[in-house]
Amino acid sequence: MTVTLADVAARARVSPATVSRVLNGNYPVAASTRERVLRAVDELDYVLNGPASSLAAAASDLVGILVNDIADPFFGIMAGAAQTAIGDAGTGRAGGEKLAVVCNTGGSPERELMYLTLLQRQRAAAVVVTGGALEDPQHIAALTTKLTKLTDAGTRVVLCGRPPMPGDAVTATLTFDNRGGARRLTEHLLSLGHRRIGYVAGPAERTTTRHRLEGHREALAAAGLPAGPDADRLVAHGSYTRTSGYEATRELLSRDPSLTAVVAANDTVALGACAALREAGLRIPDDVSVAGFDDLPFSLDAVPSLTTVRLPLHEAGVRAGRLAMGADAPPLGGVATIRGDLMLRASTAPPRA
Amino acid sequence: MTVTLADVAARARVSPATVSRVLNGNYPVAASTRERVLRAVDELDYVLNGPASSLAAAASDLVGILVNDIADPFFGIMAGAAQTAIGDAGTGRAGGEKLAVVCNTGGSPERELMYLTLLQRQRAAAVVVTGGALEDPQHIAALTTKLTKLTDAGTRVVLCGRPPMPGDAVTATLTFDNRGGARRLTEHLLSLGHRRIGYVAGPAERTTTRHRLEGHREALAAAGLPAGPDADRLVAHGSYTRTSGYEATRELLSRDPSLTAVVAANDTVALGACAALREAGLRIPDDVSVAGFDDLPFSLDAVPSLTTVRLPLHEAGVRAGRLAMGADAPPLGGVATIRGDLMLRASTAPPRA
DNA sequence: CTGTTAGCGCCTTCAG
DNA sequence: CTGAAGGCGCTAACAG
Repeated sequence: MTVTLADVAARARVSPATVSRVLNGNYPVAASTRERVLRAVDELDYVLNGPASSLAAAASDLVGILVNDIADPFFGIMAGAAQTAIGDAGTGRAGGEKLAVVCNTGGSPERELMYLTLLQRQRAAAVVVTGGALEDPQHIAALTTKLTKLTDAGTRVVLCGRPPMPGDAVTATLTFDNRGGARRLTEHLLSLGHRRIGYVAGPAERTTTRHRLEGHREALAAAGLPAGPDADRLVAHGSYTRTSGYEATRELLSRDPSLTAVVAANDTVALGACAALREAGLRIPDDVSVAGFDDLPFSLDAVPSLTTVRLPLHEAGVRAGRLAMGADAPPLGGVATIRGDLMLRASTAPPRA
Repeated sequence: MTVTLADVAARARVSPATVSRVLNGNYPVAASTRERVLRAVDELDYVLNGPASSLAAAASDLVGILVNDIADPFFGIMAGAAQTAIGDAGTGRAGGEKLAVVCNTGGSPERELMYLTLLQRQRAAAVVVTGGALEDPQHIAALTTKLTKLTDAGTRVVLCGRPPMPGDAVTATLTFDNRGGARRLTEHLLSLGHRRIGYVAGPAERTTTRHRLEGHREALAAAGLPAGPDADRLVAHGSYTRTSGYEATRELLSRDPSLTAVVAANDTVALGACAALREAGLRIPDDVSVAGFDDLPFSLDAVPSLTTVRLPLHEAGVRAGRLAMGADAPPLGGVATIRGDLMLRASTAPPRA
């Protein structure tokens, strides 16, 4: 029923081995022979059997990209960029293409491990893991073990927008300077004269959350503002969603109505914060300044446009994709840190006199 | 070096076939034997060889989800929902899991076909194709052929948020009522008293664009407004991006400064339209009303909140996922039409007197 | 319930 | 440059 390589060989009057060689293009074949084979392929409408091919070659052309939330453009942009970089690299021959696929973990550690196992099962050529990591030691251990096994099996493992991992579980790491970005953002607010700054943090157990919060606190400390429980009253945790930003901001407002600025865990959360402030009758930035993080496309369109820290998500994704393909060499030491740029826009201003 | 099923069999002192049976769970095995095998699997840290398994079984557990733009939440939401539905259905046994992966075509017909070929190569269990289709007859023909081949090979093919295809190239189709939604939206504007309504359309060659525009025109015609070149002056085409909405709106404004409303191809475009209007010193909705389509999460947070047509993207994605798994039966006739709900919010109001 | 026996379709030495 | 042969690791009838 289904056409096999042998059928093509018969039609082209060559051996199966020859067909295989022209299909993979990694072995000299006479032009006329190639021609004949290609024609037979076309006439028979032959499609390579991936599993058989992967089994025999002990390798596959599958590349997995893991994301925490596919509906969040933060991940969508990185994943899309990586996928493009991977797909484009395989230009030319029929065999050169890689199947770059994205897997949505939904932030669940179990699903993260499950996908990695599935990818391992498929003998994936590479895996790109994006986004902040969970800080649970048990999960980190399990993840390290799993990634080490993948690496040992010859799968390239690239971390993108994620903190480095100990040991050599990983081929290359691109990590965002969340701490530094957050610090500069809060410094900006301080320089405008703000002193009572609320902070809407992300989920407590994620590295991204912790690093950004630490950067914020560093800036406060450097400005000589008091730390401790009193300052902690101005920090509220939630998830990376608009709703969470809304609720956390209401909470902060109730704890301290004299707030003059709110820094959000990311742009999406910042949008929720804006909604809560507006609802409370406060104007942005006249009454309260707001800042986000990431610089997602909509931040520019927010009203007022959002001051934020720009992360080069697209560039990072492309770079991760190239690393995954083995097209680029890993950075020295295996880790490259990517800085965020402060984008000063209309949502921040000096506090009321 | 790498652990195989035979190694596990040896350690558990059973035959390879038995190991295979407990792993796949689709055959009776004595509890004690199963126990022993599972222990051996654990001790040896065995991972099934996917390609070998797929080859022998002539089937794989890969499910592909094709999207036009992974960075657009419109697709992210559907894809995430589908992926969840697919992943969750495989709960329980070790073998039940499906590898649901999303493939980003970037709207390119070549990449769409390429991914389908790759998926065909992998003998994918199912394919979900999301989003509007290109109207190019040549591409439609190629696509139909390819999908028919997939279907014939036993791959379930589900269309989600896409118009039906002729013949039985496809297992099931979930299509959005773009035309009806657009008609109701424009009717709403008309009922408010608007008569000079600009329309910022999407890319001309996409079905989504055409259907929404047709709905808009139906409403105008029903209200007795003139059609023809004069009315066409109020329509501008662009891509589904914020920038495009911005530019097209400026263009419309220059063609007719007396516009009292702008309907956008989707919410993202509407955001760009708002920016252009504000920049022109026009207030929304006081001077000009604006409406979008899709009801993406940010629409609620826009200022003013956006009147739009709500498409149940999540529900559609879940349903598509279940159809792809074969968990649900296809709708009668193979096609289900999904309606959009009008969301009346703050961006629309009666025109100035 | 469990073992034995054949391949699944392709790649890859090894000869020629 | 091309052909022949063996096996990749697993599953699916068959027997028992």
